[in-house]
Amino acid sequence: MINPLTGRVHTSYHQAVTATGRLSSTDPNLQNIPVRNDEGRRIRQAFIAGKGNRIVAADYSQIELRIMAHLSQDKGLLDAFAHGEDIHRATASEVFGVALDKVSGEQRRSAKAINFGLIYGMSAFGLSRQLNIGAGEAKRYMDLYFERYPGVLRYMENTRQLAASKGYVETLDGRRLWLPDINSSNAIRRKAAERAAINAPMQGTAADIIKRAMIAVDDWLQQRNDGAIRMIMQVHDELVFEVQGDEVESASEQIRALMEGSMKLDVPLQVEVGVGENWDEAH
DNA sequence: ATTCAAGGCGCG
DNA sequence: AAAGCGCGCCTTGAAT
Repeated sequence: MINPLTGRVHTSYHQAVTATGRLSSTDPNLQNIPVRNDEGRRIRQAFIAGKGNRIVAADYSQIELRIMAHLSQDKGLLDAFAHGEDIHRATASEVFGVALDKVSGEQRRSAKAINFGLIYGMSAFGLSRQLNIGAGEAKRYMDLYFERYPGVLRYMENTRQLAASKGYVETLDGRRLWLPDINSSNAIRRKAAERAAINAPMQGTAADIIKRAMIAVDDWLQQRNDGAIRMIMQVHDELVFEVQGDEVESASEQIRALMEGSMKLDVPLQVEVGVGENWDEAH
């Protein structure tokens, strides 16, 4: 798939494919390159910067949970992000009733599964399977969570209700996801539509935010007009750049500022920037 | 030779 | 009965 003119592999991004407003990537898909284990990371090491350049990877930290905090206005969640806490640790501390510095690895793992599950509209049954625990225990975790973060429970209920009455849900920038099954008499279809209704505002707003950032970055690079900094990939919550060696430091800070300032939420947006000879090292 | 669906698996 | 959102690519087996 190397282009003979450039000597490089070029993906195609599609702006009008996904239901939530994300981009998709094809021929090849560069949004599912392995990374979660050592063998995968060796593949990522094949994505290298040209001579004298570096790969700069900038990704949003916990962006969907931050959006959940903003949309739900849950006090505890807003506070945790305002104070820059490790969100999974903070959740574990609340749910399991232990001090922040007394959270065990197991407890943090469980809290992380709860946090991710919430974004996807997961049920207690799903959580029990994810964590390999009993149904009763999983239900207690969920109940405890919603007791500690009542704003999130309210938000979930509101979202279901709003989706049912209007037939769609919206992102912060107004992208609508229509949900024809939301009032289906078939409970399986209806539940699936409810999960999509809960997920779409968070996944979709994250897409709104990074698209705004990409436009801001592009404006900046157009003005520079020297080609020393190039935006070369997008992976949903991450932008990847190829940057001339002597520009890496200033570019990193400008990229961070543009991404973090892309949209003003009631929680700070946080961007982690890494630099390396290859895509793996840049993480 | 091409198309389609389903199952499996990679990523966020 | 199903049970966690959003994608794309590969293989398999069947149909065209």
